[in-house]
Order: sequence, then structure tokens, then C-alpha cells
Amino acid sequence: MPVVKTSKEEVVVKALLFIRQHGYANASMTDLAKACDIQPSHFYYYFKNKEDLMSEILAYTLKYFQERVMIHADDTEISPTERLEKILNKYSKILMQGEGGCIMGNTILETAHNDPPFLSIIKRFFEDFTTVLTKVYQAKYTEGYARDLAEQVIQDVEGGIMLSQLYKNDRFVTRAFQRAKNHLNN
Amino acid sequence: MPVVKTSKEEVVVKALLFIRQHGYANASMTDLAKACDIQPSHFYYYFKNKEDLMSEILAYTLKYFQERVMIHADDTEISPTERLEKILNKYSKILMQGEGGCIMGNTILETAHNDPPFLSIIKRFFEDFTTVLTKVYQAKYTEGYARDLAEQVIQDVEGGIMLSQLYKNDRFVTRAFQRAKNHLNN
DNA sequence: GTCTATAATAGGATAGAC
DNA sequence: GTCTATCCTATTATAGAC
Repeated sequence: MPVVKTSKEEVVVKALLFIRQHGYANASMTDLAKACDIQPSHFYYYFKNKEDLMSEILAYTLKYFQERVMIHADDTEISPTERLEKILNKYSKILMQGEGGCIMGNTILETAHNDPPFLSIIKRFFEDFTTVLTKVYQAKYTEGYARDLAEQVIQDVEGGIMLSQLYKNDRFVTRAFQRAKNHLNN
Repeated sequence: MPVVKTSKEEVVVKALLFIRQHGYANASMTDLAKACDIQPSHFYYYFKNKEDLMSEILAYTLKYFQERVMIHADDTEISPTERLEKILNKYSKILMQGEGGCIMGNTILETAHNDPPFLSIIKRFFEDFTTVLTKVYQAKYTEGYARDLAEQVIQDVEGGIMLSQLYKNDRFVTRAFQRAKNHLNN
């Protein structure tokens, strides 16, 4: 383990928080350097360019979700309802800490038309999330319908994050999570 | 009527299309000038600055929706179901023409944390849209529940636009509109 | 691995001729 | 109302000392 003042992962996490709040295009390397407490030029020691930094931020986020949220879909010790609760509660908790909503969703609406290379990571994120929710809903529904429900839940949540950000009021995203749970309980 | 090569409204509409696709921060005045077929400096004849241009773009969009979409909520000649159909079909048609999804939603996720002055126009857009849908759903439900449904539909649609943009596949937004109609029919 | 200095360009915005 | 020219700052990125 090398002794370093600021590790690459620390930089990725701090830059992630900043871009999640301010947006990708609106976050300058100077802004990010201040947020990460490093010199702007030091980014180019860790990353090829800004786009490469963003790719690593999104890859980190995807991995984080796979390990901390999506993993609960395979927990056979508990019931499907409990699995769904764990997945959604963990996701909700991550969304609520810090500000800026979902960096995946933000980045789609900001960059989708420019087709940046990191869009594939975002696609992977939503595909994985859909697969995970489909798995859980299959406890009650056919695979096809479970998948439709999974997609419906994801767009409900992402739309809820949007409105919650606009009105600085959690109720939209909270209700989306509640509806997601109701699909299994009712 | 003054005879002009390029009217202010023409500039607003062309800049709207460009920003809707490329994002606010990512659209430079030079880009916009090319898209509008004017000199960059000519923007400062019409608008105080870039933020002011964006305010006018969003105000134009709000007015356009009020006049072309939301107005159908007050058409007492037709049934509530038909009113809803007209509202959603018109909205859908506008979303599908051109690319870039919903400029209101895009701009929230890109700028909400920076609290730009034009955020109030976006709030007004979603408030008006909620009011309109609430009015229609009240044909079948209590005011409180109708309002919850209206908010649910809006976040379903906005989330659907997001996923439709990511996967370049209309099905997410199409299904959201279908669910919105089902709330009255089922 | 971290710093200073700086290149090279792109950005928003203004002045003033016509 | 539209043009050219241009200012100034911010931006991404690199070079090279330590």
C-alpha cells in the first residue's frame, strides 16, 4: 500500500459528489481540483482527460451499486419482499445522502445526444437494475410482466428524483419507492 | 410588422431545439449562433446574456404548452377521457418531433443545484401540468387522489423520456402515456 | 507523486462601423 | 438591425522542476 496524500479513489469519490450536484459540463477541472483538494494538473496524472475521469466516476458508481444494492437480489435467506425492501431502502439511502440526485440519470439528460463513450456504463447500470428488479418481481408475476414492472419502477423513481430536485421535496421519490413495494404486497 | 431577416422568435425556437439536444452548459454561444444562422454578437442585441436567452426559451416553451396542450383541459364539449387523450397525445407528439426529450426535465437535472433564475419557469410548467391532469382525473377520483395520480403520471413520463433517450427506444415513454390513460379507463 | 508555470484554445460579452 | 473586430477570462491540457 503506497502512502499517498490523496488516493485516486478519494479523487474519484469527491469528483463524483461535485459532478452529481453541478453537472458534467458545468464542472470545470479547476472546480473539481478545489473539491478534491489537489492541483488541476494532477488530474492528468490519474486520468487521460475529463471524459476519462467521468468514465471512472461512473464505473465506480456502477460497481458501488452492484456491490451494495443489487447484491441483495441473490440473498436466498430472506423472502422476495424483504429482498425488494433491502434493494430499495439501500438505493433510497444512497440517493438521500448528499445532493444532486442520480448521477446516472443526470448524465443521460445532459449528454445522451452527444454520445460520449461513458454512455455504455450508464446503460449497463440501468440494465443491471432492471434485471435485479425483474428477478424479485418474478416471485409474483411472469417474467415478461415482471420486466415491464421493473422498467416502470425505474422510470417512476428517476422521474421522482427529478421532481424532488426541482421542488426540494422528497415526497416524489419516496412515493415512487412505496409504489415499487406495493407491486409485490398488493 | 417589421421586415427582418431573422426574427427574435425564430432565434428562440432554433436555440431551443439546439439546447434541448445538447444541454444548456454544453451549448456555446458560437454553437447557438451557427444553429440560428446569426452572428454570435447578435444574441446581445436580443438578450442580455446567455441566461436571459435561456429564460426566454423556457418561457416560450411554457406558453407553447399552455396554448397547445394544457388548453384541452377546459374543453367541456368532450368527455374527460377524450380531454386526457388530447392532452397526452399532443404532448407526446411534441416530444417525438425532433430529438432531445423534454427541455424542462433536462434543465432541472443539469442546473437545479445552481439555482438559476429560470428555475421558476420550470416549476410553473410542472405545476400547471399537474393542475391540468388533476382536473381531468377528478372526473373519477377525489381531488387529493387525482393530484397524486397527476404527479405520478408526470414522473412516469419524465422517467420514460430519460430511458427512451438512453436506449433510443420510444417504448418507455409510450408505456407511460398508456398507463396515464389507463388510470381513467380501468 | 505533487508542484509551478504556461501553452493553446474556447468561452461570454462589448464596441463601434455600416 | 447586422456586421467585423476584439477584449478578457476561463478552460483543458502539457512541460518540466522538485
